[in-house]
Amino acid sequence: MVQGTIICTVDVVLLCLREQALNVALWRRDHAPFDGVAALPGGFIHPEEDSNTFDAARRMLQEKTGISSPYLEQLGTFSGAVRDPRGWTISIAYYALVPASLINAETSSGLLFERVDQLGNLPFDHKEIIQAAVDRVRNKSSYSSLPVYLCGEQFTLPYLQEVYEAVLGELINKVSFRRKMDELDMLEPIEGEMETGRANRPAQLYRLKAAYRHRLSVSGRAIGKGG
Amino acid sequence: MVQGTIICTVDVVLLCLREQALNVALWRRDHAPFDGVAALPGGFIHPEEDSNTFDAARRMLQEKTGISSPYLEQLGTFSGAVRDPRGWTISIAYYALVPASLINAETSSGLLFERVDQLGNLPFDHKEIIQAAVDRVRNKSSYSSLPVYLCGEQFTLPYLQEVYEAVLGELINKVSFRRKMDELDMLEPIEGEMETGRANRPAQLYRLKAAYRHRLSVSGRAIGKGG
DNA sequence: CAAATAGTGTCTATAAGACATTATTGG
DNA sequence: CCAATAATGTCTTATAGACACTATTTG
Repeated sequence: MVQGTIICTVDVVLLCLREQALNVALWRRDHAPFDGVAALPGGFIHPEEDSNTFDAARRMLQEKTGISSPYLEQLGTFSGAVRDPRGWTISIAYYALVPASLINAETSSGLLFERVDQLGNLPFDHKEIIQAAVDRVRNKSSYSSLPVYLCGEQFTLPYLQEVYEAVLGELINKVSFRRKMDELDMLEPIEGEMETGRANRPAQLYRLKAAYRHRLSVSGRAIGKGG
Repeated sequence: MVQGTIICTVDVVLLCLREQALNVALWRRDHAPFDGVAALPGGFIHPEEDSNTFDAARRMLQEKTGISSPYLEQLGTFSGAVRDPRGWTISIAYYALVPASLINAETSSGLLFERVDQLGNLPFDHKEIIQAAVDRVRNKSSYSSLPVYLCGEQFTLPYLQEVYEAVLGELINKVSFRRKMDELDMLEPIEGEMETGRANRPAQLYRLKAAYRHRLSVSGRAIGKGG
């Protein structure tokens, strides 16, 4: 049985928080089609080099952003005859979450950041892919610890709450939020480490417990609404 | 840029309920590799025929089971150098939910059904794919109307509750369940149609409201536990 | 009328949200 | 001491679950 030509690519939706808003990293394409146009970082799968598509996504991210071990998860596969002028293509999309602090001038050279709620036009079906990633992150954030991957290693609870609020797009009740974080049982206070310097009571710094560095903590109920 | 050979396939996890247990449809392979072995129905994408992988999955299901418009959703993509003896492959997996009543002798000729909690060994990574589908269905069922796609057009609330219980693997509180179904606001009683014949009060027959025939109704909170 | 199960009312337990209070800093 | 906000206590409200009762059928 012979198979017609199918082009297999991997695209990565790299999300981070900038000024309290979800941003996606775009990369200016350096070849046709859409040469010079900003689009999702991505490229062909290299069967000799990549042991699977997850590996390919990791390599893509490393090559184009310099970031080496972010939270990375498969989003879904986008396919068909019309999404790419080159023909029948498959793009296996992944999404990555990284702390903004991790994106320094060096690693981000050549990257553009755009707020996901203010996207211009993008080539291929990249807008749709980004929307799917944002929907996924919103949804997962509402019942898990996913947003901690947008924070650095250390963070205060008030800051983490701001991150949740930015991702979910709604205010959260402080008491409920802290109860939830307590239930999820994934954070530990860093003994004696406080965030000082402002004219108020200093905030305790927390970090992820070791067991959760590379996985999520999931809540049975939603992480709620209400200021 | 040249791409090494990647084989692109689609596999379908067809799930239905038999004797109160989730079953998966397997199909005896008629060519190498694993000729004659029971595996997930699937096959190559036909770029000339399929406009995208969803289309390919629909075709696969039609060809191998005769079923034409089930609930069908992309599950994820399984890939790599070692999952298939033919080489570096990609399988875009879909899962389908169908009422057992829809699988008659004619359509199911050549299909085998196995309980998903009593699976034998399967070729490729098909066991892993089925497990991912079951996990997805369990998870989605806990906060949506997904299990109605395992029922026929008409069903009683006690029967629907049994379906939820079979999928979730736990008993559900009757009052809470009925409250939830009421909230989801996706069912309508069929005027004057009751399920009779047993030595007890007859049960009202319901159907999906037209607006929900092809999409889910989603609850903010979980559909709960407790007998 | 007995057995069976559908369907509903209602009390209790649990979880979420509102609001207020105390704690601790810089200026 | 004042302003700011972290952290926590506590009351109210919303939702889920337990349990019991009524309704309607067959035999």
